[in-house]
Amino acid sequence: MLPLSRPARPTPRPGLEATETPLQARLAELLESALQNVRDRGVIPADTTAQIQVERPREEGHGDFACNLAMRLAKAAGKPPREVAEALVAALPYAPEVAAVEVAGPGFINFHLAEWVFQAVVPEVLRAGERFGRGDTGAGERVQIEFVSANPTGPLHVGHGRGAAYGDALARVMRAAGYEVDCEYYVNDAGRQMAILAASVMSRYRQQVLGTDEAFPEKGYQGDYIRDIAAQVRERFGDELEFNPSGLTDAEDPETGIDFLIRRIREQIGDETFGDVRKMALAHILGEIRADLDAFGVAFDTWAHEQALVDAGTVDQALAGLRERDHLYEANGATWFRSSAFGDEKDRVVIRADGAATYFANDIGYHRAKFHREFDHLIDIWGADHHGYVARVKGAMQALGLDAERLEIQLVQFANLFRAGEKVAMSTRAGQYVTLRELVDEVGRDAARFIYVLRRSDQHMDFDLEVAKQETEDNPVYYIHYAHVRISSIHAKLADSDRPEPSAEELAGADTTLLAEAKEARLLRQLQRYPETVAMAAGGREPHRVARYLQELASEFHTFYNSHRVLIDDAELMRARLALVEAVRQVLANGLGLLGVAAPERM
RNA sequence: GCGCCUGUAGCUCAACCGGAUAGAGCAACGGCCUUCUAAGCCGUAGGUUGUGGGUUCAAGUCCCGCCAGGCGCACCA
Repeated sequence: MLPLSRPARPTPRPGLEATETPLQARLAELLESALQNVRDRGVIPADTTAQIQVERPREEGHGDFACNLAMRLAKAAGKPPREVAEALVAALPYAPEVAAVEVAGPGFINFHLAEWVFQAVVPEVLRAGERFGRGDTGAGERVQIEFVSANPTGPLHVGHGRGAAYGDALARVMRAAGYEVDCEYYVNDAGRQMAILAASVMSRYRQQVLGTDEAFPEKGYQGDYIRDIAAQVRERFGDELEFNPSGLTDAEDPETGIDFLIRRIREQIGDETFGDVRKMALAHILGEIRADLDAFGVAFDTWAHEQALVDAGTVDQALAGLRERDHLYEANGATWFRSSAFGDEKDRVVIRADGAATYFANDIGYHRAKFHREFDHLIDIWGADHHGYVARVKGAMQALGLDAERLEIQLVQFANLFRAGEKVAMSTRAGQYVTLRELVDEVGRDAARFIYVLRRSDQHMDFDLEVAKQETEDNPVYYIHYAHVRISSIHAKLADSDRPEPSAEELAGADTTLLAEAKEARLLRQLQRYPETVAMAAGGREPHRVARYLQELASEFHTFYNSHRVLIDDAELMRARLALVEAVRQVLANGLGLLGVAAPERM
């Protein structure tokens, strides 16, 4: 049996399939037809088949597209690859887009397309405007992306910045590719760490009230923001809240020491007041986090609170679901989830011997709830240190009878932070970190975001603060901005002259076949690749592709700009070039927008 | 010890999920401003893709071993 249609491309993971552009699909059709023809004529055996894959050659001289079909067929066909290639080329149907086809190297079939294919992109960009690059590969799939979700125990630091930049850019890129995206921040506001936070605040409070500098709990949060919150507590409650931390065994045992302190404080100021302090601390820190994210250009659609989920019984329901399906058991006084039956390396505790639900239990509840919301697909963006967590969360979903494939977890590797070549240790608890706010203030939002998103998220990254700050003037994003600025400058110059500025309609109608210079051809080709870049970035969850693309587009523009003038006497050619650079400006703006980076104001 | 991730130019990183001669930026060196911003362009130099095998027409990419680094192996969150 001969397959009538091309085999589908492999899809190792859902949502990550390679994208095929209309041009590639068109060429694949031609090749398919040639293959059929060659088989029918008995040039190669009738049952010979291979996957047709049309790709972009790395080398410019190898044409616009290339296909390795002949090499894949060679063995089964019993003929040398070049011979198969020649036969295929001879059998290719006519297509107006194709200017030339050649057999090259070991048996590649190289396609050179007609220039008009690329020249036509300019009016397309100008007509589509900010919509250029949007696609429908996402097919309206409803996706939730959960990211940052930093514990509300302190300000966001530069480590969170990477996740924020990645998640937000991914959301924008996926929206552009036709996904319906909802961004969520999961607030871990339940559990012991919030008590530690409140206790830290009360310790500062006591220091402030007494004016002493008595011992601060070793395990407490030591950042200056704790003092601010303490001052707020003092404002609200006055100096009346008394407690005596004496007996604190911090020095001997910091862990039990902090728990002892928490108990002490609760007993002495009362659970209700303690809860109020906790809430004040949470509200203050969350407010800061929101403000920092806002300054960073990152917005969330939804803020999910762990405590609210717990209160709503979400966790209990999830555990009941697991128990019903017999995936829980008791041992050593604790309740365990048999995650080892679902690919995890060992079973995990969900209810501790002291009766408290573990963080994992809450996460099961949270994820189960997410599965029952309106999304087709869930993406969690986690720090790489959580990789050991993937198997158990997915396992829990599977155990609940849910399709774990719907949950995709993207791990973002750590950004190692350096200051002048020396690694900076970071600890929220010890108050040693460089905040995201600091980074934004010193490097600038746009530069910071661009640097983050220029790297693949699953790659380790070294971020040297001094270099980033020093390079502010020399930053990759300025290179792109500069292209934008130069284009604006051309318009300004034109406006100053006695030549009339063409209307948008006139630009869109310009005769782009006049753009025949080699550097114009390269620039046109780069413009043409934008939509597929967006599609690939979305499908592969790789927004860095857009950043790289913009660098290349800017580079092609600068090269063009240095060789050819736009404002020239030849009115027709000038109009075509104005249309070209305007298209470049548009695509730069669109691409930067997908990364959450502002384009310079249009002049 | 076990598991996951990663080793690409001096540095920071790409390389379209197996293709043809591995590319950019920074740093170095040499050129280009009376003409739309030199925040730019052009050129030179820089590599046994950690290492040793394997798979095949073809390997930075897939498989195995080794070396090195990061992270994880809680009744923490």
